[in-house]
Amino acid sequence: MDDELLTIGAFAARARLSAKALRLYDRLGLLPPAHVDEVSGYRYYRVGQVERARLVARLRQLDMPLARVAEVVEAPDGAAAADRLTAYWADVEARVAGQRTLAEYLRGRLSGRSSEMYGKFVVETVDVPEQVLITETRHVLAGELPAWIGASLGRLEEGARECGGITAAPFVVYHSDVSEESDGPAEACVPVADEAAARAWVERQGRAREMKVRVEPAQRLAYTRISKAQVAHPQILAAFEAVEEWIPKQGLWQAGPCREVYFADWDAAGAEDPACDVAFPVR
Amino acid sequence: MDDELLTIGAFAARARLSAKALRLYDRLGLLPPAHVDEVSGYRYYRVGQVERARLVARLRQLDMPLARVAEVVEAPDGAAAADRLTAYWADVEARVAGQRTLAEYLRGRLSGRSSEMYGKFVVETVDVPEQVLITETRHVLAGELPAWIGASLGRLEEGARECGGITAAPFVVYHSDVSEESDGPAEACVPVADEAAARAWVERQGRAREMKVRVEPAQRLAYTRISKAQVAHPQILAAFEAVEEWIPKQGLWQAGPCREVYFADWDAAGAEDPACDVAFPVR
DNA sequence: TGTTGACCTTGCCCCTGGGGCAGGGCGGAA
DNA sequence: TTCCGCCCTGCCCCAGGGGCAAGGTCAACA
Repeated sequence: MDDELLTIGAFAARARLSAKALRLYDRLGLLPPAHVDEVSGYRYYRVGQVERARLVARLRQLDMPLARVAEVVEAPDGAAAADRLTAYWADVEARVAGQRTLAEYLRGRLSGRSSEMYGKFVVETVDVPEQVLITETRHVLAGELPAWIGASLGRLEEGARECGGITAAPFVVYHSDVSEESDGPAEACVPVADEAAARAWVERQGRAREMKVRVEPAQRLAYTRISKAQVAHPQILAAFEAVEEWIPKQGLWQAGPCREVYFADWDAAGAEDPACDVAFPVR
Repeated sequence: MDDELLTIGAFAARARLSAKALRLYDRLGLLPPAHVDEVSGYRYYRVGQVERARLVARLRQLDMPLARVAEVVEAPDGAAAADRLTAYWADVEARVAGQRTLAEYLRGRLSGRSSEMYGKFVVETVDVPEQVLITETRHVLAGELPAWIGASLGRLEEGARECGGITAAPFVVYHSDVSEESDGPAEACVPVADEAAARAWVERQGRAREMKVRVEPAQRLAYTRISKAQVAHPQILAAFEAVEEWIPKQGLWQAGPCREVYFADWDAAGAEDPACDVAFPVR
């Protein structure tokens, strides 16, 4: 009898959920009781609702947020539900893969084996003159970072043609850490020749929150050059660390947020070709 | 100059943490500032503290709880810190491995391919007479479950010798779901002959919170028999589902929480030998 | 010597996914 | 009828911060 009614406690035992969780799911509309007594407020569930409740419980075991659980259990059919589950799990695997790489890197570094593991980085300095930049800033997660960098620099490089052309290598500034969840703001920058034209172009884009024109003062950068293959975790982390360790040894100090300068034609570069400078402003 | 002092904002930028996070870590004693102005309350950090802060940030990227972060950063040396990180990451991988299995199972079930994937289960009923049980109840996570079952049943079976001996197969009752985080209480049970002796024995154990004597009334069980190899995810989940689907088709209903009955000598059994009944009380 | 603006402080409420408890209402059995 | 076991709502708690408000500080510029 699928229409037999169960109290919340009986239903909770059958679904292997807590009564508290069931009340929450009711409030969120995820698993409303079949009947609610208007006088007492008692919730009554149909036996047939156990299946859905069990599915919710299983999905929660995967740490799936309730919003995504709702997407799965409200999918039009099993295939759509399976697709959404698959998509969620792919997200999880991607996140864990990134964390796994970071954990391995950190383990090596804590054990004091960093320099042997990732080779030596040659750090040098270069003086950069004042630059007019058109920039695009966004909060972006590590997973989307490569795609965003490509798209954003593409947009800016196209726009640069109307701003007197590109005068130096494009770069990306990391104003905070970009990790799997805490998305530090990243800023894609393209140096251009004509500041007035740049301001006009940015104005025309109508995305004042994201796009800006900025004048970067002349500064000295400490950098190390890495290959296209090294622009990936954890090798690039080692490059950042190498520069950061080098700076105080030279009696310098960091004067700004780190950046990656893409001086090469990315698509044309081979895996072992130099493609990127990992740099810090110093003084 | 490692003893140069930075304000919280400058330090936050260097460490790539938020000022808010730094205040929290200060309050928790995880990353106290080198100096706090007694008048203004301003926090000042030494440049040399950046390294520790960066490590904290990296560990947080692994979703490591701050308590475990503290264990790592306060380890006596790098090797100990690396060990703690390794232990944490092993926990994560174990949890994710279990979730991965569950996700695959659910994906198959949502796609409607459950029965083909895991074969058929033959479900039958059996009438069980009233039993006196000595039991041990604990909240236990899925990862520790096999070890706990072995240890607990071992303790109870030994105790059963002083309670008139074991009168039927030991079993484990799941009063709620046992998953990676939400540890439903599980109850290991051994049927014994002598109730009075059992009460005395349990008394002597002095663990009244965990150990109890309970009389299980006569009842009918619906069960399916599985091999030792099937006592693992996701096969055992399919077995539970098979019994749960079978029950209403017979006009019966579940009358209690599910259980696993271990009727065989676990160590002596081969992987394909029948080893366990997956059972539900029914009426 | 101000003033201004950037920066810092604490404190409060917000999020998720519930756990735990208090105080009070229901419901069935003795 | 009374009792015990459920059930209700509402409130505070957890991690790990984000965001904002009100107000105190500090350094640079006029």
